[in-house]
Amino acid sequence: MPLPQTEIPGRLQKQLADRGIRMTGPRRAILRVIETANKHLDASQILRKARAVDRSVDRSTVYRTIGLLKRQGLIDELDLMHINGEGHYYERKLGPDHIHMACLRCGKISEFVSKTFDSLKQQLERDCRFHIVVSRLEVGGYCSACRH
Amino acid sequence: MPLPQTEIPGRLQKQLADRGIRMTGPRRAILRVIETANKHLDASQILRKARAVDRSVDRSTVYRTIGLLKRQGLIDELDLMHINGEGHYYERKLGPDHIHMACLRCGKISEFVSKTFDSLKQQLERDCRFHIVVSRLEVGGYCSACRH
DNA sequence: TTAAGTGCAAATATTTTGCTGTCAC
DNA sequence: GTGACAGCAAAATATTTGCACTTAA
Repeated sequence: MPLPQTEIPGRLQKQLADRGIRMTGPRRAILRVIETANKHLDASQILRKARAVDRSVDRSTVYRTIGLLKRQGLIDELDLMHINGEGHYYERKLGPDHIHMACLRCGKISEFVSKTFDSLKQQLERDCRFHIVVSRLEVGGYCSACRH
Repeated sequence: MPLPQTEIPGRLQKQLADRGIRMTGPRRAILRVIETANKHLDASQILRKARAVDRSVDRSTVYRTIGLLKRQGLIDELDLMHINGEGHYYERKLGPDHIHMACLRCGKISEFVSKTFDSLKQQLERDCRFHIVVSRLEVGGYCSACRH
């Protein structure tokens, strides 16, 4: 399990400011939602929560902000094995990279941190002379409670 | 690089027959396309190629057949880091699991087989008491020709 | 001031579904 | 014969874009 990260509120906002990126009301609302989320959210969920803060936030602004954060390398995009529909989920990039496990029966998502994962990426970079910018390892299967 | 797999033509069709799954003209065309593909194809590409064989094949049949093959564990679904749009790509499940690398500059997709990947999955199954059915490791970055 | 960001509406892309007729076994 | 599969059309879902107005720096 990844260690809970002690997060400074508004850090995401600061990271963008440090890069000279303009801050606006809708953007602030969306960043706050992503920052305080305790689970992986999709675009519609981010929209709904952001609207609870700033009523005027539009769906397209959510997508544009997600795009910005992806380009800046501040969030990761996940499929979670498409356990619910074809959309994507997002999470702050915090702490060590981790593996996402999706239970095909109960739908639970869990996370796993492993040094072997880091070694594997290093090995790939070396053996393939490939510079990794972003990586995603997802597995689908049966969790301890659901497996037979 | 994964070793090229010597493939018996019609093997996919046989695998379905062995499971008592009905064979039809459109299905045969789609299976053949997937089987003989030399690169990862998305649903639209599969449709176009299948239509070259059997003019009447419908897009929904392509999606239904992809769904069937996924449920049967005979193909893997890939995002290839969404280097082109939001769709999915498909490939025969053949030989050892491999990692997909997508170059963010030239778009080249390459593959990497590693024993470390297998160890990582074994470790996850043991440590998390999770039974893996399907896994997907994709990385985005810069290939040897494009990195600076 | 002005380049960047926004909401709104519409377009595009991707996948799924209902239905009715057909076909494999 | 019958349940599985097909094409077709339409719907559902997910994301992007053009445009005119607004705003942060």
